[in-house]
Amino acid sequence: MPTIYDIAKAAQVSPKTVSRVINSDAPVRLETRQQVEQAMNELGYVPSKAARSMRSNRSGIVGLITGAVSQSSEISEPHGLPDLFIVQGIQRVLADEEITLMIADTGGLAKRIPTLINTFLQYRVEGLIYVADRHQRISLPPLPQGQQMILVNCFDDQGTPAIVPDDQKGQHDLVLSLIKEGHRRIAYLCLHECIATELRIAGYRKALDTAGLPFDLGLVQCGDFERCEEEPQLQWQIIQSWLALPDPPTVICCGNDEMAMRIYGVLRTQGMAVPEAISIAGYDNHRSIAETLYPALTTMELPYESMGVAAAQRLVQLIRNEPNETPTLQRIRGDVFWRSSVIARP
Amino acid sequence: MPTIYDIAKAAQVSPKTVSRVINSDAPVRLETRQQVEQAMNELGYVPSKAARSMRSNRSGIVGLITGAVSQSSEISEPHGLPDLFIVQGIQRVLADEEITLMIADTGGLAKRIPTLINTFLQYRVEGLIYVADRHQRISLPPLPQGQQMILVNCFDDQGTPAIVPDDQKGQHDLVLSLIKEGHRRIAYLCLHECIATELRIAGYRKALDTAGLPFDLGLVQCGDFERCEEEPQLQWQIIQSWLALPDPPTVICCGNDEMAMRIYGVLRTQGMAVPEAISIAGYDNHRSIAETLYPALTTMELPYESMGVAAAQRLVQLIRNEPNETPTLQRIRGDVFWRSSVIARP
DNA sequence: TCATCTTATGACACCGATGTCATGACACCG
DNA sequence: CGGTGTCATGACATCGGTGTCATAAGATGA
Repeated sequence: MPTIYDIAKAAQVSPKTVSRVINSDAPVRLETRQQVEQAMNELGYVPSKAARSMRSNRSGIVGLITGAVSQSSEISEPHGLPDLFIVQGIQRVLADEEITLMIADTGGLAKRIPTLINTFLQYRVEGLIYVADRHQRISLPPLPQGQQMILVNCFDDQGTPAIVPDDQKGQHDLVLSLIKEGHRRIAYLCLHECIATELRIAGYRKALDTAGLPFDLGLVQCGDFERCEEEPQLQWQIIQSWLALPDPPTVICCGNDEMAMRIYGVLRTQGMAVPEAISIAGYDNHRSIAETLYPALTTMELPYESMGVAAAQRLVQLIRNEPNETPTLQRIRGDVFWRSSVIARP
Repeated sequence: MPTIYDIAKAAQVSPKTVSRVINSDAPVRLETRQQVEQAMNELGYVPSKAARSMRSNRSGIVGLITGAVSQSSEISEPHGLPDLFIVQGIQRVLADEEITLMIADTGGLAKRIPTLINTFLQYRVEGLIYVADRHQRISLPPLPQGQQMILVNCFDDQGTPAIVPDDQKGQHDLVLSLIKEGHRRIAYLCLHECIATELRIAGYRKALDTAGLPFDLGLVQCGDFERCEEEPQLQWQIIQSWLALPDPPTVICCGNDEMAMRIYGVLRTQGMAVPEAISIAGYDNHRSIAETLYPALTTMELPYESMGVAAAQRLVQLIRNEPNETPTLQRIRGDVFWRSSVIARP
């Protein structure tokens, strides 16, 4: 692979002049420039980032650590919406800034994180992004002084800038939409206990409050049985108990779209039509489920792509040392996706 | 960030000795080594890959180009199993080889490919991997002499090493399993015309041949209506026409798991139970669908992770200049995942 | 007309590692 | 005791660019 010295020789100029043509950081005579450009084309010159970054102290690389990429075989725990969309959003922003993204994967093992960070530091990344597979509190090893980092889908106690989904507002908005469509009795079949569940129940409650509807503790149940054999039966028991109430729910909010999908199966096995007999709403807007289900699923978006965009923008700000007044914990809102699994009630 | 010179000064040795401690490529007196190691720990030394790769001409980086990462919002075309698993497989192998993976994304725009390749060349990647989002023939711009590349989920006419799924064998094995379970009339609701469909129909046919069953052209229909409004009705029409036959099918193979999922909905809407009234099989083993559907879906695995592993292993061989006798086009086989959507027939 | 400024270019050192070669201190052997 | 080999270490050049400074040619102004 040719170097600027080869180009310089071919164009009969000094290496520094070639450098000036490449960077256009100083005036070069038109004729000289053309000679150099011709030489570069003929020899197929490609500048070396390694050499460049060594001198200029700017690698143009941002490192991303995620456990998302390999959850499949090693870790049996099924995952919701591929956090991949977060990476997409990040990628899009960074590409515009001419920053290259290096992605490393914990393979589900937290103990690999220090090694991965070290690898990134060897490349002198200008920033680090840690993406968690679900909304959680985390704790990462300390970084060298001055090393920028952003957390996505998680947060820590050290005040590291973090981007998380606004779960409370999300469930709140979804429930409020249901209420606007005439639903008064809204059941919530939530996920196991976790930060998202806590926030969403709070949002569910607040929406009822706002609308002046009573909160009925019985209508909130955990419907997540970790895919054990009896899950469908257990879920059906819960639903049956609701239907047996004097004032049964007209819609069931599910903890996520996967659960909604399973509830479709359970209800149909029992001869109940969605949405005619009962409406169903999900959470996540996991498109390959929500759009493919029949009927298509009404759901609240988990704004992964926007979170990625926000994270990358914030990191770029930090790298450029631009002032920003964003709070440490930045909550990102999603939209309700209204599809045919919910019908209006008079 | 400290350099070997800082370490050398602190440990009162020469920079070269520090280098020797880091690389352990020459004997160093125990006492000296300890001094150096202590200095490295105290100062928090992290070697610079840029400097190292410049001198040694080995970047330790492999570049990966994919259109997979951002198909969501810009491109409306729905996609099957996230090709992400290919990336996982690659990542796993490369991590073991201490190679760092750089991932770039076309965002669905092929015209971005030359720019992305150029960026990778600037980092002097030791190899390139191109991952397509579906099995297809492609054509990429020429690379500099000696630049290694592997194609995954696609192939070209220039004899570039390529890793593809063995679609023919896959459908063949799936159909043969169904036959073993007593099914004699097997319908195939395939995807739109494409390489995978062609190969799979061939595999379907061959399996019938092997079992001595007749091939009935009427039992093969395209069930892919690009998610238009009337898709469910159109699919139901096809199924109805099959059921009206004097010898109706006992199982329907679907072009992929998403289609199977929609067929579940269609059948149930029409009051037909899966698998009691009719069995259903998918393709892809798109786990978040196949395992979550109720009943769980029998399907043929699209061996994306294995393909990734194979691709990375082959690339490492090429980089190391190891001899290999693999054919240019390497077909990877998947397994049948037997779940409850298919029942045995007497 | 000469001092001053601008334009276009080159010489040289440097970024942070490693490869090559040289050197001094011993140990070993005949 | 002198020649040879191994061990431990350092001096120096080098990878491919860029930053700093110098310099020559031509333009400008008093």
